Amino acid sequence: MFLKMGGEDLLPRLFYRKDTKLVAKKILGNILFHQTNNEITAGKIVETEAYYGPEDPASRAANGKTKISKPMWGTPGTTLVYMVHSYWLFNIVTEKEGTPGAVLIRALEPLKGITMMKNRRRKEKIHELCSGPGKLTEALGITQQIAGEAVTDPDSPIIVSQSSNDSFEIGSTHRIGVSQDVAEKRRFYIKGNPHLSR
DNA sequence: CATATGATGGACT
DNA sequence: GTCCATCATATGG
Repeated sequence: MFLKMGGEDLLPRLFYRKDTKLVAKKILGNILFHQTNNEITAGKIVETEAYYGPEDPASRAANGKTKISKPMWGTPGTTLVYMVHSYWLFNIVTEKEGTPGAVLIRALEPLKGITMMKNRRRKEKIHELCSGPGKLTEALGITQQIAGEAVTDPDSPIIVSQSSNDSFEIGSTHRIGVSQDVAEKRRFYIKGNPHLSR
């Protein structure tokens, strides 16, 4: 059983059971919590990317179900974690079951457990803690160990808590680091936030 | 501030 | 052997 992580106002499964691009935008400003043993770290989601199925050439699902992509067809609101270039990348599955989709979390604004994040990252500057998809998993201690967990379950070690949102503008660009992107812009971020990826 | 380059581990052909 | 949904460091302005 895990400690209460605060907030406890989780986004419901239905929130994720929608068009991936919509989820990628609407999840901005909400809070990702991760707990390991008794350490809790958390940050506000400030940057995301939307990935679809075989029709999306940049998606891990572009070539159908593989070891990495198969969970994209699974239950919305569950986690998808895999390694690229020796860093873990953290995604949340979207769309109804049987339809592939996932949102990649690309950057967080550090909120809780900042000392722990500094230790894990071996960096002192706040803006170097969670300003990239591989950095934030290192800062929060996210590994494949939590793959498949539901961020909608209060007993899960990884949850997304609804924020009492201040208003902000959403920017969009092409996705970062992909070789074959589509015309549509599928990266979304909170305009002006100082913790975006670089 | 910007751009360039090498290291990195695993999945896949 | 090739290809990454990346990052840290180095160099130049």
